[in-house]
Amino acid sequence: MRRGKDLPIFNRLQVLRAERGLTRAALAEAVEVNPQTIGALERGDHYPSLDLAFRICEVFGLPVEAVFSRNPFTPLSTQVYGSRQEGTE
Amino acid sequence: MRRGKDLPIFNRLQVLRAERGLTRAALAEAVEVNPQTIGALERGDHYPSLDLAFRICEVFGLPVEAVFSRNPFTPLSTQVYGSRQEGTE
DNA sequence: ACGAAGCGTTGCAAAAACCCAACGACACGT
DNA sequence: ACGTGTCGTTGGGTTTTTGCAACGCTTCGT
Repeated sequence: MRRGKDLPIFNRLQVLRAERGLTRAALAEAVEVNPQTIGALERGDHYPSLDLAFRICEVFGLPVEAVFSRNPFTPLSTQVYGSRQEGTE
Repeated sequence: MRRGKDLPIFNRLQVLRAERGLTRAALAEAVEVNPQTIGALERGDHYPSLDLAFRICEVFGLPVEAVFSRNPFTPLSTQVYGSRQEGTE
């Protein structure tokens, strides 16, 4: 978390894991790290290495930008179905 | 370079820098690291943090996968103009 | 010939990421 | 009530990335 304190990095790990019914331990095993490391990433304790980020993205079959991003993620749900407020109809 | 020794990560830093006429020091300043760090990345001494990778990609205006990849990059030149051998015409 | 600029590389110190063991909290099934 | 599983978190250690200073090499301009 070096100079990224002015520009943090967000991630969708928790959501993606929930979507696929993956437990922390399961994801940890899939990317060959400890479950605590997954926990630390989810709660933002620190950032992953590029190596680990790639392994994680490979598990989910997603590009890096879909899992990690500089600006906070909008919920996938509203992104797919739209927000109730947007039309104000 | 932890577990990535079986699956290394390649990067196009040198080429991208040359394309835009950026010196090591210039790129280093743009992403706020030391020039030696750029050198270490280019020669594969170690991998960048995700934070640094993002800053680099921002400078080039490219997605992460365009700068860092798990399989070696084909030269941009042949990728754009094609290889002489392919037709064998 | 000289200096400046860029590259390539080394060695050591600091910071960040990661490992590992352990504990408590909560939900669930029996 | 008890065990199991998942989560959340902590503390102390190892590994990797980064910072920093320094040196040698080449090219270019003067």
